[in-house]
Amino acid sequence: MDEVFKALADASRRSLLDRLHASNGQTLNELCEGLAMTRQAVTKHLAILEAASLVTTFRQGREKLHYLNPVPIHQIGERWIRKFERGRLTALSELKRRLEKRDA
Amino acid sequence: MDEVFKALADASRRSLLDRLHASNGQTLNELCEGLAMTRQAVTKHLAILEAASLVTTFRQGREKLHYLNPVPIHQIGERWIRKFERGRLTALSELKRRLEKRDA
DNA sequence: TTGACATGCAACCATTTGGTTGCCTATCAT
DNA sequence: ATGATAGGCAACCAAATGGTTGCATGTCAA
Repeated sequence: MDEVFKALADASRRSLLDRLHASNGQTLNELCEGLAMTRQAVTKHLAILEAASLVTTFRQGREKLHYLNPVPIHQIGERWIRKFERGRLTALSELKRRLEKRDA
Repeated sequence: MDEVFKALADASRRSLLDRLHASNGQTLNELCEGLAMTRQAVTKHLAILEAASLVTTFRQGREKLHYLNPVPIHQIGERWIRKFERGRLTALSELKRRLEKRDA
């Protein structure tokens, strides 16, 4: 889980995921096109995404195809984000709670 | 958006959000309790969370109260994660597409 | 007023991170 | 076979990150 969050923390990596979302199964060089980065930099980013299981790859001849794996993203939505979407007591009611605790 | 992702990338910060989710409106010292970190380290983390609008604070006398703001988390769920939850063409169909492109 | 408590500020440090360059290997097409 | 193409590996670098320690300030209570 931590690896996924860390992988998502970088804007370049998120944009790589966007690119794969737009067109899945691209090669390294395809993913490099138009990017202000070296191929090696992209390779590193993809390695991090792969380590987080956000991207799966396999080789086809001399090319390496990159596929988006949406499962970890989905899991973050399910297991983490949902938790914060309910049960939001308002700041005011919490302040009230706090003041009462203080006076006790 | 980037600030939010970066803020969420650290496990210590996520656990601070968890703590606030469990009990909103805590002081700095309360948030430090039981943590294997200096108070100053926690202060820095909270500053990052605050910069990302994930936490709101205000002072009450000599104490600083910390409140969770779930809005940015919600937005990431809405604007970013949802996008990847649909439209997942299978790897196989994409491979097919690729091979056809190759033969053309 | 004075000590204790809650927090803030700043300098410093080691490690990680995002990126580079240079070179090597493998595969395809001619 | 041989050149061009796709990718891999490793060393190196600057900047960011996560943490520390030491000291200063502000506020409360006796």
